[in-house]
Amino acid sequence: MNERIRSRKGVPGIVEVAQRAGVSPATVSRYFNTPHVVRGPTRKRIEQAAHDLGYIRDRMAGSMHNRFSGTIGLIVPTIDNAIFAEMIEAFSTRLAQHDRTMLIAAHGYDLDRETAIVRSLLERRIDGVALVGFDHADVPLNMLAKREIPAISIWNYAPNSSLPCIGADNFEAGQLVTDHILSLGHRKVAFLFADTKGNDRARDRLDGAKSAAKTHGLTDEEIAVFDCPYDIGQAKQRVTEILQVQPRTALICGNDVIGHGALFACQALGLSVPRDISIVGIGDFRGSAHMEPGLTTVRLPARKIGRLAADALVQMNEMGAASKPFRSKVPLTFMHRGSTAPPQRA
Amino acid sequence: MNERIRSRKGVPGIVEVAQRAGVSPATVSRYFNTPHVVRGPTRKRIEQAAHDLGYIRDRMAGSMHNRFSGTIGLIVPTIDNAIFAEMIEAFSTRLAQHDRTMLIAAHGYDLDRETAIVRSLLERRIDGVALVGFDHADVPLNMLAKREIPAISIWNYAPNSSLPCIGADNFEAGQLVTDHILSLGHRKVAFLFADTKGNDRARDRLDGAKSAAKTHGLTDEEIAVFDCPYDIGQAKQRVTEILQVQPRTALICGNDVIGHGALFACQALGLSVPRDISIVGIGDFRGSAHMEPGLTTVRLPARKIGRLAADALVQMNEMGAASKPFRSKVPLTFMHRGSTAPPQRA
DNA sequence: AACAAAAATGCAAACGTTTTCATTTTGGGT
DNA sequence: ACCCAAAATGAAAACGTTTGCATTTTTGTT
Repeated sequence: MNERIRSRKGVPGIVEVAQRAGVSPATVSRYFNTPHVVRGPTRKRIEQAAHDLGYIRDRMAGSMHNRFSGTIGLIVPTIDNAIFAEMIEAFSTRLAQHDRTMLIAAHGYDLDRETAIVRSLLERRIDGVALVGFDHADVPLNMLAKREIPAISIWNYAPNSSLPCIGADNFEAGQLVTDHILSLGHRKVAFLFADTKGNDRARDRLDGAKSAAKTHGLTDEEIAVFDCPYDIGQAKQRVTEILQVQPRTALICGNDVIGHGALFACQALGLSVPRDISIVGIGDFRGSAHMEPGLTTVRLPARKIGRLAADALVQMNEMGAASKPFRSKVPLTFMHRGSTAPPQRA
Repeated sequence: MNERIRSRKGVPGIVEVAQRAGVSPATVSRYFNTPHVVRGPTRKRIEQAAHDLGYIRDRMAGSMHNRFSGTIGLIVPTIDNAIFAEMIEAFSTRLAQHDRTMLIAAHGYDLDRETAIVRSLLERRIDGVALVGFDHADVPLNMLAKREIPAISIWNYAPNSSLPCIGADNFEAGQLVTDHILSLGHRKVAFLFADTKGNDRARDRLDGAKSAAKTHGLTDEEIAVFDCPYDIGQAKQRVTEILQVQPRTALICGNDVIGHGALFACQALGLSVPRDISIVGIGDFRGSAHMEPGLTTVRLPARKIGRLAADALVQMNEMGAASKPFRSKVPLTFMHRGSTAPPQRA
């Protein structure tokens, strides 16, 4: 026997408030949605009644009508990641300022899970959704399009993206760090990048790095690219192996997590950074600035991306069909810190 | 254009599915909620129709009836924090396995914001909520209680908590690390803890540390406690100042973030860890194991807490009033790594 | 084959709001 | 005081689903 005695006993609804305030439910509804249309004295009475009763509106009931739930989705590869976490926090905080809440889910770099998540969010009637990166299956995109739910791609910038996007130019980030290292005179360089399959961030960065390397005249043989896990401990292990096979004077890391692992690996091997070996990362994760030595890297304005994404989705809601597609490129900042220096004269 | 479908924007509803399958909407509803009560052939037809139409159910409309939204809230001080992020990810993933989604919000250690968040989540009709720690205002707790929304406290364990709780014994964590340091023979110790106001985790840990120090016979003067920001960079700065005023042989840090900052500060000052100075943290954040040297700390099973919390809230939903209060203590593990050693003989 | 019990399905009334349209009230110009 | 437009409010019909109850179909037993 299911307990169906769940009827809102003692929990006041809009009609109880209306009754107590001596107005109609419609007016109470207006008080909450468009306060300026109810007269001062009436407003006061409703306010009082709602307060006395401890009324909390049911936005779900409301959203059956106006098609807006006040909830916006965010789908990330993983929450448990320093740099995404910063973006998520900023996104969420900004949404709260817009009187929206965030529904978030992680797919673990699995496109099928992403599809399932989109469906699940749609069942909850999200008003919009931000997806990380450009690699997505068609199915979820179609589901969103069919329902005209605003969707944007964040983290990456591309001038020809199909979805509106807010993000950084990862190609440029790869170029920036590579150019820095090669300009210092390094030639024995290892490129350490996360698996580029299903991860367009890593792919673009690597492409940028290769491009810069070519510009500096490195031969294909000299461009030594290694797959590297996205995890400090595993990266440390991997870097240790790589350096034992063949020494290098510089490590170009696809992101700061790998950079941290690389730095610790070098320290464990007794190498002095940057005297014996230089290291660069990409991202400027929390902590990168304060390590010893500080990690030279490219700052990705994660919080800014989060804020902009929240603003954009809210605005797309408010403008409806009138909103125009857009592509925003957030600026990258090169952060020169202690982990890089010219190679020692042999 | 779309005359046949009389629903908003050509998006099919349950009645369109019913029509196409040649059954009543009620049956379609049952197909989704209690599939076993619809006959095989009928089930097939509905499945087909739903698939053809690309139907996605509207759980909000449904939740007006059965009082369950399938959404569960999580309120944290901040998302952007290595150890919370792990817990959040586990919580969210586990909820997804239960066919629920997570609504998350951060209050930034501000109880008023927490109150506002609880209200906002209640407006979205969450089925339950997990709050971090025991320090909460009465108002939000009452709002939850009045509506009989399951609420649990996570992260901390206390044998006499008012809310059901799932967490670790922070007092014990403080004891553990302090006992370790003092057992090694250190006497010139600094205790570095986050602001204990509105943060019962930090408070309990500090109390545990003090208790252990007393047991080891440290005088009140020897128990040098310093407030320390919860941020690697600021902690590094603070530790640098503290050590310049008076040298120490060991630093007991209220959490790993402070521990990281302390380690980097020591390295910047040219101190060798653990030869010149020992450092312990609490938490075992991602990365702590792989730094050079590895940070001795106490592992807090963040993911486990997240999983257990998700399970508990779902179960409280399913059992309704029949669910009994509980208090779960998750085990702490002391992780002895490279950052601690006996003090050098003077 | 007949019948009752059980299972499946349909009908229509909710659920708690919002919104359209109609009605009342207000305020300012004579 | 009167009138009219404008502003405020009310009445009732949605919104898309679930569910209690009624009805039909199936199943099992003789």
